[in-house]
Amino acid sequence: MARSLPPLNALRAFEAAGRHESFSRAADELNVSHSAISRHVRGLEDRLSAQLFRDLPRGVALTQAGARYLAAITPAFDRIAEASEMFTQRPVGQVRLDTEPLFAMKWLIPRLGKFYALYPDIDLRLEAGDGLADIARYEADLALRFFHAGPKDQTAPLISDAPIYPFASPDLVPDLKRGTIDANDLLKLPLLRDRREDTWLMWAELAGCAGLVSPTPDWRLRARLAYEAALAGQGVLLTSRDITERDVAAGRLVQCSDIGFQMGSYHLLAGEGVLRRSAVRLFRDWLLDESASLRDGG
Amino acid sequence: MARSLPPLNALRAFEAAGRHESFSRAADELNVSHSAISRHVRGLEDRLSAQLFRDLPRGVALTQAGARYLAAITPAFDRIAEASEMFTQRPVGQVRLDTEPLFAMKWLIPRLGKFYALYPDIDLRLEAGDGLADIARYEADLALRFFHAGPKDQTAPLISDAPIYPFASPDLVPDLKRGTIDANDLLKLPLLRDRREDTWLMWAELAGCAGLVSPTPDWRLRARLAYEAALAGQGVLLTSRDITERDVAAGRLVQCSDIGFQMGSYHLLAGEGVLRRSAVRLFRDWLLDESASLRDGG
DNA sequence: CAGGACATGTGCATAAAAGGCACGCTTCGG
DNA sequence: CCGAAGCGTGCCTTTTATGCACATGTCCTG
Repeated sequence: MARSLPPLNALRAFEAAGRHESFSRAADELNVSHSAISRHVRGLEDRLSAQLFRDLPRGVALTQAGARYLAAITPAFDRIAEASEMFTQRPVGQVRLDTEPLFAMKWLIPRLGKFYALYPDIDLRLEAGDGLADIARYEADLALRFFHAGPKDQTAPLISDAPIYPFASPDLVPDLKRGTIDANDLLKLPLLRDRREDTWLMWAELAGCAGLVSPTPDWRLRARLAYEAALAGQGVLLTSRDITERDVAAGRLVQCSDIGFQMGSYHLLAGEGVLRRSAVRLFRDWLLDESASLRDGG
Repeated sequence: MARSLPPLNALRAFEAAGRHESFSRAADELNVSHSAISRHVRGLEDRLSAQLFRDLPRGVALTQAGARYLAAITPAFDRIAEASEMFTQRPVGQVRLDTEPLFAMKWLIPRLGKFYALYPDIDLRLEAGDGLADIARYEADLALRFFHAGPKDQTAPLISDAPIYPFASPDLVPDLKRGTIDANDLLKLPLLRDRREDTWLMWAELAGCAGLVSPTPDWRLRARLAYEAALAGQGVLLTSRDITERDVAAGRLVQCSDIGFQMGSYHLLAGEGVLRRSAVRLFRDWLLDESASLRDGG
């Protein structure tokens, strides 16, 4: 781009001086002395090689060029000021978010403290039961949902790619260092299943061990139960890193293999028109920022 | 107005950094070190109490808030840059100005040196003959004309109110100090007339000496001849200060009385559409600035 | 896997910009 | 004629801005 901008502080001085057609009043507005304004204006005039003010018997007046310039500069500063106000207001409002229990428990809730600290006056209501709210019926403002093939609403922003990897309690694989366990050995362990499809079959295929998946634990567990089972050392679970993040950090789980794949993604759905409410928009923005590392591999 | 603007230099740093999503490239663009950008951005974030960038494994990325802010700030800077370019170009072009000979000779021409110095590439063609050009016929771009009752074109800007006062050679009134001569005595001197109406009758009425105007010199002179006659000490001339300015300063004329009145004004006429040409606009602006003191009493 | 290029944060010292103050000048109003 | 309003300017101080060198962490390459 390589724009060439005049000295911006001088420009601000000029703008105030031009608006008032008075250096003294501009000085008052900017809380500086009139000499500061005088110098800035003179410096700007030198820099632009143009006369912006002319002397009156008493005071100053804009030249034609100065008036033209001012007419362009003032709206620019107005816009900057307006945009900057965005950060000064303390936003208030209610946001109703619906999400899946495991993701809420393991990823979202540990982060909500930061959100409350940032916007203490926003009343966030989190719904994380088993029955998902219907956004179209105004049961929630936003909904964080997992989709196997992308959301119908193409505008719903991606939150997480959620690639899944095998995780297990270190008790189950005591001698494991990350990535050292062979896929064939891994598949001999009890395999926990938390989702509707048999993700272990896909994993085995990816690992080059198709057909080896032992059919033994065919009881399927709902996600939270499967997760608890994995924590308790009862088997290996295929799930995403964002979910396990904290349990891995705390040593309660270890990732058993670098082989993983993406079987869907989390997206954020928004109800009709709710993004017009600044509280909702701020939460959405915050969530997108907070989850950014789940997307671009941070 | 009392706007509250963030530190503008920091804002410029943020804007460049945001545009590149890279502090280093922003530093290159602004010809500073990356640490300068880093500090500015951090300072701005502190000031706004908002996070504008987030860290990537390698580099930085805008947050949602940062992206929103950038989207507002960039056009503002663009506008400033665009407006500032107005001063950097060296304007080229032709301007044809038609004006009355006496005004051209006595007021305009002595000032044209400044205009040439400012815009050496503008080819100003001055027409100051007795036959006035017809702007509607594209005989000139601009015309500086005297109107007794204001121009028909209401948009033609006022150049000078041109109030007229009595002037004479110091030879004619050797003992005069400005304003000390009595109106009755003045009216006994030879009275030169340069305009179509008998302005001396109006002056005498204003001075409270109605009826005293000696009818003697009833030969009327054209403006330039009358002026020459006044310089030669052959009589008292009613004319405007802008015309006499330099002859007064040089001691060739003195103002004989503070009694004066306005009998018309100079306006600047512009041909159809010629103001779209920047050279014409610049000359017009320059003329308005240069003549400003003829209007607001500087 | 070692080494180097990239990209940013930070302490420290310095250069540059901004600002204040006091004084001078001119005009205007009483 | 004096004082206040407005602006310009020299001189000095304070605040900003910046550069440099180094540290950290990542990514790429051979």
